Amino acid sequence: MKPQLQALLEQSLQALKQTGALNEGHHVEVQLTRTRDKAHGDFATNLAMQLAKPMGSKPRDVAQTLIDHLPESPLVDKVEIAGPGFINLFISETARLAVITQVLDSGEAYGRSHLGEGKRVQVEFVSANPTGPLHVGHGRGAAYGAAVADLLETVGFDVHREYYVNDAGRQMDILATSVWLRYLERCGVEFHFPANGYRGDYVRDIADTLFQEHGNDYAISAEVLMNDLPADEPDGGDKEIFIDAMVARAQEALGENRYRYVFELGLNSILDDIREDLGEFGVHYDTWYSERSLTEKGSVNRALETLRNNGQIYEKDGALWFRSTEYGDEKDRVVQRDNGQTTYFASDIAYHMEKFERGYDRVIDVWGADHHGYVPRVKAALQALGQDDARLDVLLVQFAILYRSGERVQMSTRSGSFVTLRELRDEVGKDAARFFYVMRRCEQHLDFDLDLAKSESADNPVYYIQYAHARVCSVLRQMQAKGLSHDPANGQAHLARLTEDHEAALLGGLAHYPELVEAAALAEEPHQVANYLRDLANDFHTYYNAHQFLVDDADLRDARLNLILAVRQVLANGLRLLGVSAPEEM
RNA sequence: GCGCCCGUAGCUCAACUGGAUAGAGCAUCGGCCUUCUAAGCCGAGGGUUGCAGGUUCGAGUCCUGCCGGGCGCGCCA
Repeated sequence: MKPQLQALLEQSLQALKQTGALNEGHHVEVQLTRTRDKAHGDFATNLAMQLAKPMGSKPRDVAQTLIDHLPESPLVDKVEIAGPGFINLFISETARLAVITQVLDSGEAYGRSHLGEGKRVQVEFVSANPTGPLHVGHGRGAAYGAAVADLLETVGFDVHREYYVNDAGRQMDILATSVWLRYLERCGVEFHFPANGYRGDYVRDIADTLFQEHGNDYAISAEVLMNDLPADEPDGGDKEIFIDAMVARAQEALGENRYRYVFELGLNSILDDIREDLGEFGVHYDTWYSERSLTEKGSVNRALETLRNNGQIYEKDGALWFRSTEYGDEKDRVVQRDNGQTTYFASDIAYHMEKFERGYDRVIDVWGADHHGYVPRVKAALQALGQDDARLDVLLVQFAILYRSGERVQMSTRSGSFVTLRELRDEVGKDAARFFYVMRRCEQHLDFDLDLAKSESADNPVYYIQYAHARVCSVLRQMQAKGLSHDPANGQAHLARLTEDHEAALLGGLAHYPELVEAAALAEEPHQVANYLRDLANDFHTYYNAHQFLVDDADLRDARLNLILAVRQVLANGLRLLGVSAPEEM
């Protein structure tokens, strides 16, 4: 609907240019919006106000000229000038009713478009370190990233979903060492577990697997284990120094192959868990991209080499630094430590270089908001590599704060007292979790009310929306129980019987859906879909309560059934976008 | 201290990215069950959009300065 109307206004604009009233070269975007107030018609444009200055006349006069040149169209009933110079368009009844047929004919495809022109977009999200299970913080990134990816796909982008696996680096060594130490405990070796080791139960589970596979083969005595190690934190030492020494001890005691085996066991166990967790959350990826592979195929060195050749690398205090300040960063950043190891940032440079080399038109990173300080340096690196950093969009997701019985649920990652995504799913279910996570704008802190998410009441927006869908199904069941049937063709022939205000509201809502999906996709704001669905569900419930659908008059009945089937379809399409199921009964 | 994000109804949030009289849901108050699901509906009250300037036909939205909250500021990942 909206594109056709926009085209009409474009034609009027062209006519103005031909008459010379408007300069031929003057470019103006036709902004057409749905009105809030029905007295202002269905759509309004501010075109006349935009043109008043360049045309040197009053907005309302410009509006009249535009209307004079507006082509006749069966879509439009009436055009009015209002307020300071708005042009209000009133849609014809036929055009208004046509949406039902469009929805029913298009089915699942209603709301899809070719706006993206098949442009390739990569969306990288979650990318949590595989050092433990996902927690509720990751859940928001997962739900949000998945919804953004689905939205972009729906409007015609070629979307590639990717998870960046941090399978290299110190944290992974600490994990492998933690697994091995738990394994030693299992073998009966007695010692104090490092203050900075990973303490979660899942580490013990992996250690048990190691024990089942290899018995005592990987064990050493406590004396050998602790020989010459520095003091750990509880003994007045430094926990960081201690854990590094412990990692070195594990590597020397196990030797390369066996250390690698433990390392892989830990990595794969956790990665499998994350994959399963996200899969059950309805979040799927095209690629799980290994950080280690970047080093192995020489991409990290190649990226650093390129930067060096561009004169953007220098040496200081034994380390290699990237001149990110040349590109607006606050300070220069180390890419290679004095011990020869490249930093996490170096991998990130290489990773983003590869993303761009893979030829995406757009690259989207979904990060936790606590990483916002890294945006300038990554963009700086891309610029220094000669890439257009505007192609990279970093979306920052704020924290989710859980509330139970009105109390904030306290969480601490290190002590292991955090709520996992899996626990959250078990408690409130996939649908509620997916929906609640994307209810708010991503840069907004999210208060996640567990009690509300669990409640089977209309206060819970997920239930409210799902119930609207189920209710349509219920009406169809009632229809059969009453021995009635539905004739869609007859309904279509009598759509003009839909004259109630409630019906008009629903028609408007249905027609709005494709525009909403486009807006939500372009703004990367799935919460718009969530709000829309609640409104549509509300309009439906209101309608349901005000009018009987299964009336005796077959023409009216068929028409109403067509309408509510269209509503059901749009509810289902919207819910699917958010990864929420559309149940047939509740 | 510096940087980024956020301040909208009692609470949680919207506001089609600069449009017309700032809207929903909770909560509060008043009504509604012999009906396709009351797991619901109808109605009412509630606002100096943190404060002060500025930009223009027009500002919750843009710019500046304050005030308050969150996050970040490692040769960690």
